[in-house]
This record gives sequence, structure tokens and C-alpha cells, in this order.
Amino acid sequence: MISNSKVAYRQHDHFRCQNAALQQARTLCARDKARLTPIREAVLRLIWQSHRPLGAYDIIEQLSESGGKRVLPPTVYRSLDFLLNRGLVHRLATLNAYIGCPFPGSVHSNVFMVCRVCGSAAESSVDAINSAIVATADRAGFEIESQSIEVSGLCPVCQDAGRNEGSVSQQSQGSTQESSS
Amino acid sequence: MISNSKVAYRQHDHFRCQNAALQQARTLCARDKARLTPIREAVLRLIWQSHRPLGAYDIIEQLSESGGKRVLPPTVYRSLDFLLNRGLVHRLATLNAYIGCPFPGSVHSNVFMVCRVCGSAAESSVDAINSAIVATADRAGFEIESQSIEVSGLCPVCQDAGRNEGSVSQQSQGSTQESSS
DNA sequence: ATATAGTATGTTATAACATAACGTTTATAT
DNA sequence: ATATAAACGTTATGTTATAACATACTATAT
Repeated sequence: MISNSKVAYRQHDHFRCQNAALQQARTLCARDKARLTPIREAVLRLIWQSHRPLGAYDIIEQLSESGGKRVLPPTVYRSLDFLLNRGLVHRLATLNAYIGCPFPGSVHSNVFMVCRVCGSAAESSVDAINSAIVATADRAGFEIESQSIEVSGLCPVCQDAGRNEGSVSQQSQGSTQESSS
Repeated sequence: MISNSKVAYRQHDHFRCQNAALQQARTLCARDKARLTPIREAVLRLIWQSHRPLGAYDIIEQLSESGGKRVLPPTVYRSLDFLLNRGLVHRLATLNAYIGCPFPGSVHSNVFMVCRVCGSAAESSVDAINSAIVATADRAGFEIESQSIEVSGLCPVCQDAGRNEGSVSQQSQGSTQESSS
């Protein structure tokens, strides 16, 4: 089992997540002689600004604002492809959104738990799930090449907030960054 | 365990699938006093024309052709919403496509196994997977509301076809119907 | 039979997500 | 320095989905 659920939904020093992710990315790219160009790094940094999956057009918007110059879709989608191929980010199909991988480099099949309220997502890699899916595929004679496991619901923090009668939390899921650290 | 993988990928009397699905839909809708209108039934019928998930715009296209009159997106999306809410069809997020549910009415959490080559998809509901996911969510304190489990790869038929050197199969995944019965 | 309330559908427009195609620039190896 | 490949810029368009409002249909109570 490997998971970031303990940290993803809660307040924490998110700069450490972000910096760790960037450092890992640099290391992995250097090892593979892949070029983590400024654009690619900027995209990765934006994705790691929170634990909330980020849409491609949010990235385009933010990149355009910070850089002064208009960034166009192909630029961002190309960076996303690069990061996806290297396992540095994942795409969440149910949201059309992208999230940083907290443990790149390790081969793993993942479950994403996305909070409907705050939008944060945690990733877990669990052998039991994987082997159950493999067993199911085997029974069907199906040869697995890739998989997507996404769960939507309420994270622990938003469950508590709900019990305390909608007082706290309920972070906007809009396109701009907020302290979801 | 409940699955249609034995039939989904292989040649079979698909009219029986289609008719059974329509009959079940009528029964369920009657029971729930929900109106399975002509448009909704036509959409469901199109979705059940094969075991391949069908895109919304494919449905729009086919409906427009058969009806003589242009059908517009909201019409189809509204029917899809109806069918989704009743559990008569599922949406596959990784494909932006819709597929008939072979066992509506029964509460189940599903794995979809989508063949990359022929495009057919089978659905299985497996307790072991479900409980592994529930256990994972529990460990994270996450409350599940919905889930999406999609596996892509090769179905048994296309594996065989591949071994026999790309001779057979390789059905087009285009927008028009073909014998995927 | 008629009013009415609710549900379903028609219609126009646009939002949101993604890629094709081609030209230019930049990095890297020789 | 030059050739090559990789990355990026730019224009255009493809694909999926929904908002908003108008009209029509259906069921029900009177």
C-alpha cells in the first residue's frame, strides 16, 4: 500500500509537496535524459499548487496570466503529454483534469479518491485492488494494458464540515489557486 | 460476481441482448412510473446495437439519419441523463461514451473491460474489487458516493486475432453500426 | 371537457476540452 | 559549424457537453 491520503485533504506545508515533486521530476528527467523545459516545469508546478486536479484550460489561463504572454492550448497539452508519459502526472478521466503523481518512478496502479466538495484528490496504490482486478480480467480472458480507477465522494475533512452544518470549508473549485495547502 | 464478459466480445444473437434490454427498461420504467418516451427508447436501442460504447454525437448522427429530421445535442443528452439516472446505461469516462447496462435494477459497482482493438466492452461486478476499494476508502476516511473503474486492453477474441497475425477482426470503431453482434 | 401543473422536447447559442497541421526556433551530437 | 531532432509557436478546427429559454405534451383534479 502506498498513499498520500493522510496529507492530501488536510492543511499542511504544501510547498514541501510542490518542491519535492519538482525535485523528483528533475531527478527522473535527468536520469532518463528527458528535458524538463521551462514550460514543462511551469505546468508541473501549477499542477502541484494544490492537491486538486487542474483542468488544462485552467493551466492555460494561469500560465497566460503569469507569463504576460498568451499561452495556447497545444503548448499546454504537449507539456501534459510529456508529464503523463513520464508518470509525473495523471489524468482523471471523470474530471478531464490533471493531478501530480506523488510517487512517480514507482510502478503502481492507482485509485484516486476525489472529494466532491473541496475537489482534493488522494492517490492510493493498493495490491488488493490490483489483484482483484487482474483476477477479474483473467476470468474474462481480458489482457489489461491500462486502467482508470476513480472514486468520488467526501473526504474526511468535508465530512466533518458537513456534520458541523456547512460552516467551514467548501473551497471554491474555480480556476484560481487558493490555499488548499 | 456478475458479468457479461462471456458474451460481450463474441459473436452471438445480439437481437436477444437488445430486446432483453429494451424489455427490462420498459419493465423498470413502468414500475417506477418513469416515462420511457420514444426518443429515450430510440437512444437506448441505439446504445444496444452493439457491445461497443457509443458516443453522444454518434447517437445524434444515427438518430438524425433514421428519423429524417435533425436531432440536436440537448435532446440526446437529456435522454442519456434519463437513462443514466435509471441505471439503464453507463457512461465510460475514459471514452466519453455510453454503454447499456446488462443488469439494471441490481445494485452493483462495476468494472468495465474495454477492448482497445474491437472497442467492445464487458461489465463485471465483483465483490472482491468492491470490498478492496471500500477498505481503501475507509483507511483514508473517505466516504464513497460513486466510482468509475475502467480497464483498457485486449479482449480474448482480439488477442487470438493478434496471435494469428492481424488477419481477422480489427473492427472499425467508427460511428456507424456494424456486426459486432 | 378544461384548467393547470409538471414533464418532455425544440431551438439557439456557446462553453469546455482536445488535436491536426505546419512553420520556426532551440538544443545536441558530430 | 552544421545536421538532426526535439520543442515550441500559430492557426484552425474537431469533439463533447450544457445554459437558457420557448413550446408542446401528459396526467390529474375539477
